[in-house]
Amino acid sequence: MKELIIAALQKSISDMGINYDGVIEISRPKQKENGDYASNIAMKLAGIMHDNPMNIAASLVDNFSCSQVTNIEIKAPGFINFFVAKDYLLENLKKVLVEKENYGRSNIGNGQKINIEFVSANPTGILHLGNARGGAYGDSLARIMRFCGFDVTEEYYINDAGNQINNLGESIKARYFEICQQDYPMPENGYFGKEIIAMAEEIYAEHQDTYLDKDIEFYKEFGTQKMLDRIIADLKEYGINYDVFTSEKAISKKYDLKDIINKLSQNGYTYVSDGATWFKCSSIFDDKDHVLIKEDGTLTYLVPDIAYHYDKYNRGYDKMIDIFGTDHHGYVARLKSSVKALGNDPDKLEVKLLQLVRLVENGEVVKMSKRTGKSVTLKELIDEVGVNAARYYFSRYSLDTQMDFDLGLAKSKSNENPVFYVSYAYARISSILREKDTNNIPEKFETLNNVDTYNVLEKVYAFPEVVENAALKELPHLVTNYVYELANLFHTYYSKNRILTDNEQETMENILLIKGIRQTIYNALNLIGVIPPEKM
RNA sequence: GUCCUCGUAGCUCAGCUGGAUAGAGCAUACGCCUUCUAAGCGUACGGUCAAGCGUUCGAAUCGCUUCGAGGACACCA
Repeated sequence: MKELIIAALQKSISDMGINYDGVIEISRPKQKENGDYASNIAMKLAGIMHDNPMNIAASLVDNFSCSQVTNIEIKAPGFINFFVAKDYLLENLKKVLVEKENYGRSNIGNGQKINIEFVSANPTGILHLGNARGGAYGDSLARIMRFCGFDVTEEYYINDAGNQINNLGESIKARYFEICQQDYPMPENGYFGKEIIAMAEEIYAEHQDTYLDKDIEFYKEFGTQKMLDRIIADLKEYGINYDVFTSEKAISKKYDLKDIINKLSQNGYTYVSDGATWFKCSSIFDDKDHVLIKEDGTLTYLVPDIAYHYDKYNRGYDKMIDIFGTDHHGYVARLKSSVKALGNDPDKLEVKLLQLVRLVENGEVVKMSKRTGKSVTLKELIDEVGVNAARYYFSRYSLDTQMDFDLGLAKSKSNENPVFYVSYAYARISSILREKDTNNIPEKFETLNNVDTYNVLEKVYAFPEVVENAALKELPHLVTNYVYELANLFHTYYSKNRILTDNEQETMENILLIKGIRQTIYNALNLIGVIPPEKM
């Protein structure tokens, strides 16, 4: 419909002999009285033509012709408002009923290969609220982009080497020794979470104190594997299934990290100072240089990460999206610099920063920390409020809002989560369809003609565009907001209109209407990882 | 101190490639169940879009400044 009007406008512009190569914008006015569609083109042309927008609008309308448009109005300061026949809404309803779970699917992505890396929490603790937010965002974005024809890979990077894994091993060992009533010091940066104790207990339960002579590698290996299993299980329960797990160890095996540094050197991006080898990233995107090889000869964490991204580039993605917490924001410039320094296109790498979730308890901010074990875990969240409520909650807001999360409030208010409002619409429809159902789509709908029906059908019609927008702007919360509005229009429609009536024809058409609405709700919720219930 | 992100109703947030009268939910007050699910519908109340200046026919949206919140500035990861 939009395209038709744009094309017609285009034609009337060129018929008037105007040379305009800008974009013709058509919007949906907020106020109903301003028509179904509106254009600001006359005001845009005013600058070029040195004429009053109202005059230009009048000429455009004189030259305008489009059979679907039933009425046109010009309003100050120069808007052209179009009123269109509602048939397209009914045609679209048929489309929904035919395409079913594919309604809204498109191919705007055209098979472009996209890699989305998210969560990627170190296997030194279980997932917490921040991961719940990043996970909801990353997975929803992946679903939405896939729905739009992108070829998406969801990836998790496992930091299974380095200092933090040492600390993990040492922490487990210390706890195990403690259980065996032996002395072993907790490392300075040790992990104090419950799960660490649980792992030590697990070793004890199976081997009692016969493992006291195991070296640290055993604890590291054991801890990493156990923790990773839990992380993956939690994510799976949360509705996230990764396509690829890449481990730091594997990257270090695949590439000789010294070779990566050599490559940087060959391109002139390293130098030695104070006995250390530095990355000259300040000459690219960063504001200061960073160490690659420490004075003692060991590598910094930066090197495997550079190798990891080098590897991603080698895999040939058109675009790579990394999702980090804002606490890693300083890291972005380094990473992008390394991409460029290795001869790759840094524009293909996009880093999304999510504001961290602050945990609030009784009105006070609680510092979450993996080290101290003070946090709310993803698992606890799911157990308390359920996957649907959790996914919906974190899919509601854009990444850059600073969120406070009060678990006490979340528990007590779980019924206030809008996911129930949307689910309720779905369940209501399902309930009616259990009474009566039909699959016979008529050639033409005859009885669907009241204003509530048109309002909700307009929302249904908007779905593909919303999805497209969400995919291109990489904003899943647009879909969440959309489905809420759709449910709202359905509830309004429902409260004023009876669906099962004495009139057979009317009843059948009503059923097809609510079926189309239900399908659209389902498709939208599916994109944010929510599965609506048949009954509530 | 330098650099990022944010500041919209009492609270939580939408709206931001500039468009017409800035929107929801919660909270507050008041209506609506003899009929398909009241986890619902409706009405009212609630705003100097942090402040100021600028660009523009037109600014919550773009630019600059100030204030406020959060974060980053390691030979830790």
